[in-house]
Amino acid sequence: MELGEIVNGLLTPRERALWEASLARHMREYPKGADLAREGEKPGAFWIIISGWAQKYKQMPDGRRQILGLVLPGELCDLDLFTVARADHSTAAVRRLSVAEIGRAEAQRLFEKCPNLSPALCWAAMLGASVQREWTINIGQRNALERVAQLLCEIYVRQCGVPVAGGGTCDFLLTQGQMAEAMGLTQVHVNRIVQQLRLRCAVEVRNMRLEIPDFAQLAALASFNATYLHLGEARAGADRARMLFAAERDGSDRRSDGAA
Amino acid sequence: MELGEIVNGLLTPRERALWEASLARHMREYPKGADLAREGEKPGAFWIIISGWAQKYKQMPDGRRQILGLVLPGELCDLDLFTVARADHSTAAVRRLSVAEIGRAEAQRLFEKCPNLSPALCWAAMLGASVQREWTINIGQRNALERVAQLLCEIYVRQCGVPVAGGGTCDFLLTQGQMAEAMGLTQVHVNRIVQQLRLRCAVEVRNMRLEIPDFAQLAALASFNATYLHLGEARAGADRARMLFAAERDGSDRRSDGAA
DNA sequence: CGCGACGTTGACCTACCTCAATTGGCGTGG
DNA sequence: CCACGCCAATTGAGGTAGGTCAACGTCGCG
Repeated sequence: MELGEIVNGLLTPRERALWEASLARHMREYPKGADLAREGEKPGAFWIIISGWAQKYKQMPDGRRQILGLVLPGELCDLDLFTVARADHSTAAVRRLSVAEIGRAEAQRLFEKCPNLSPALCWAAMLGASVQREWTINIGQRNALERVAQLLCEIYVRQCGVPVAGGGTCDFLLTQGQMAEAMGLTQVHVNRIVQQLRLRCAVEVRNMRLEIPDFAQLAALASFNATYLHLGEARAGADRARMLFAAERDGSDRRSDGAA
Repeated sequence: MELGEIVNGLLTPRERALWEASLARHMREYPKGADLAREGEKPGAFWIIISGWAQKYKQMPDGRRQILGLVLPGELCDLDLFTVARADHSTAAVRRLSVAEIGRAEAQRLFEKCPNLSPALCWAAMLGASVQREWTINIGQRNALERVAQLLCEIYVRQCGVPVAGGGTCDFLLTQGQMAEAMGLTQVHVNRIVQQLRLRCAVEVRNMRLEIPDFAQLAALASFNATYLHLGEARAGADRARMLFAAERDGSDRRSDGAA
């Protein structure tokens, strides 16, 4: 997430060129609803979202489905699947989606050539975990009105930042049914809440666009606090993450790969 | 998480000695309810739980509180707080808690001396994120009975693994009130559910112990699927995480630390 | 112009919440 | 050894947020 900022700020010009060339070489399109990765399968890639939204989700045996998180353009998706034997969740296209798909071999090459890339991606993964935690409290503690308001705030801020005053508009690619799956509500109830928000805050969610005339008012309704998005911390955060990569490199103490 | 397995399996004997000496030098106790880290503050350490349980939680301005996750003995807590400027959640002792508290300076030293440590801790962080996702679907989609059953299954499996047949007993340090905060329910309702589980599965939660005579039955009630715990994958997962640390070390392309 | 996807509405229902009182276990001090 | 106080578990009565079911409206697109 915030990968644009990270790439521009953290990679050297040479790394950045390698990175962007790699993305360009691995573009891929998915139609609405198509799975990028499926729970239980062996994961073989991570993705950078170019346009459209992706959704991480889990499904129960009886069909109940929970959207765990959304991945917006410019963000990183599912780096964690790289470390596990079998994916613990699925990832799908919310609508038509265009991504750069970085497989294992390509990832290996990039990490070798771009020493500043790993900390940047680590930061993105940490950020994803933080958002996941906020979703947990959102679903666990907020009522339906607060939940929907919170979702709208988050989506807006992740795309446009916190407005200094007033509000604005941004993309919003979810149907009310998908919003329901994301917030643990029903489609019918989300519909009623959206109508309430229209009346109370003049918020409009229509035609794949979200319009928030008064952001502060909506944020108050949701008790929205943007701290968990760690806005503007990407460069510093990735720099701090670099501590993990500070190992002495004499090689004497290094276990060989692939040991099990 | 599963740090015992990781430490034994992944670190060289020399690293392991350094690691364990470091833990021993940084032991610390917290009384019941005490905060290890507080939301909004600058985090300065991570922890290895020695005995007792820790809880990660978030609180809303009006006092509603959600437990985001539990950290059990032998597990890693809050490595992610190392990368952010200000903590996005709090961490507290569930009951009397004894931990090793590794501050920034000590962490830096360890990472430098133990090249195999970072991938291991990365794996632990990934695992934490996976558990967080399961909690999200748990709260979002399961009803109260399934939720409580799922929690009991998870706690049991994280301590004892999946029983081949029958069941067993393990520690369980939460009060019903804390269980409620963890699952987005009320204490009263948790109490009623626990009673149902006693009747239907002969499950007992009492005196800080959990007793599950028939694990399969309880797991069925919850649609519990242990995949998300990635049992037994610790060594292989950490080995895969090592890919992130594969950068060429000629130094020419390395950004200096602390740039902002 | 007809189909499919999404949004909207109404009537009714129930899982879970709220409030409030009571019980039981346990540690502590007298 | 008992009495008190605290904390957790338990119980009951009544309320409500949100679910369920089913129909209808609307818009875009082939």
